[in-house]
Amino acid sequence: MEQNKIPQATAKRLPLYYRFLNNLQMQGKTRVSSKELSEAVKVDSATIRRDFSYFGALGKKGYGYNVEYLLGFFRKTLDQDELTDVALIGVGNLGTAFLNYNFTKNNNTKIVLAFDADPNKSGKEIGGVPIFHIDDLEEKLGNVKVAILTIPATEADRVTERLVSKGIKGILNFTPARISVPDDVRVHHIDLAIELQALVYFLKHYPLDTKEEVL
Amino acid sequence: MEQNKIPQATAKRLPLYYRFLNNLQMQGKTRVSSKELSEAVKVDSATIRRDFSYFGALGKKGYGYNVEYLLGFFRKTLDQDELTDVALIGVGNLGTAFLNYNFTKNNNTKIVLAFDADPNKSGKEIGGVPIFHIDDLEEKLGNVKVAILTIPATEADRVTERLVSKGIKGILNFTPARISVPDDVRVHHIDLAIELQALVYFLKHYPLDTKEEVL
DNA sequence: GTCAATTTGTGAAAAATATCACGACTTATT
DNA sequence: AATAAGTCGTGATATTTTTCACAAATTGAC
Repeated sequence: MEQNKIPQATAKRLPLYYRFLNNLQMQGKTRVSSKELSEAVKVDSATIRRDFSYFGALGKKGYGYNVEYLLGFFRKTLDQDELTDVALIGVGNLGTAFLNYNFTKNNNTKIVLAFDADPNKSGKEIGGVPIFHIDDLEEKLGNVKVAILTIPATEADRVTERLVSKGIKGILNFTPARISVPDDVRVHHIDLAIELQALVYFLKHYPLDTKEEVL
Repeated sequence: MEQNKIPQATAKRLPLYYRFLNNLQMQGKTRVSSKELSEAVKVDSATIRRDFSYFGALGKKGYGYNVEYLLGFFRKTLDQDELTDVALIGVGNLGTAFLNYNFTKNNNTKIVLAFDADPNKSGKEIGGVPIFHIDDLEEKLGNVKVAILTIPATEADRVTERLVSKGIKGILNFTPARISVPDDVRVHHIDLAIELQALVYFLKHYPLDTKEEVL
């Protein structure tokens, strides 16, 4: 676990940087400054420099950063070379969106199997990912450590418990339920309804002419 | 407007509190303590009390909070009574998920129309929401001020520009593109691929036995 | 080679957020 | 009525994150 001194706020921005550096490279750019990158990813340039500095001196004064070098560095740091298997639980509209989305491109994660309670869906495939019945979760899950939860909120607790007891260590939870897990399991909540409400709240209650970007 | 002293971090939690208070009321509970609420929403109880305190003294020492009262208060604060119209741009899997999701229940937002570039989709309806062709955006958008962007990243800039020039003030952006907007337009990015990558990164690089919950 | 223009890396300061911890008050019990 | 248990509201503190601002290094032009 090498550098656990990296602030979480920084860690969350790393994949974003990585993706934009990839874009730059594909555009044939060889160098980039924190200022340019700042405009592209909408993060303050001082913040970008600070973020990078946690990994050492990656740039060159008066020059900026070498795209190729930086990209190579982040590839290692973000473990882009090893693919992490992911299970998708719940093949509704949202789940289907994930299956069709080609995560593996520019990404170190891959959805390798999916589950759904609808028997009509089991046995089929979407985006090359096989779908199994939720009853077969324990049997089929194998050694997958990360799950995306796109099921009805009412099922969240029960399914989470099964996932956890099968050894899942990370859950990306799209249900409105706030699930309970042991201390060694990490949950990220993405609550679409709340995001929308928060946006509306900010629109109505916060001054509309600052440059701040929230979230 | 009114209280712009409320910290943004607090503002983002308000819709969450609101939803759980609703749940409590439906369960017939009349009172709740910050401790109970803390367990339900997974936010530290001191943080909850602090959050509530920005609105004044809403609770009672030794008793907790009256669910009905608190709910009424937040209903006003979060403008739950006035419905905000929202436009959905891009009726793919993700967009369809939004259309089928009944936002209006427990919510102050409503998707009133959708757009897509696929002519086969225009004229149809999903979840009671009419779908128009993207070419008719300017004509049909009307006075809607908030948009959900679920289109391919390549289209993001062009569509954003059109939305902005038609008067949109808030955008919930699900594309990987970081869009540029004038200072008076608010954008929240929700980047699904990055969320997944960040989760994987945390799993690999951060101690796995703390109680912290990130997002 | 010199000089102006860039741009990093970072100490220091500021801002934002979260948490501790306790006095004050309420409720419930006996 | 007194006491114990529970709980808020908040001053103070701690932690995290962002931003400023500038010395040092590099580049590129002439």
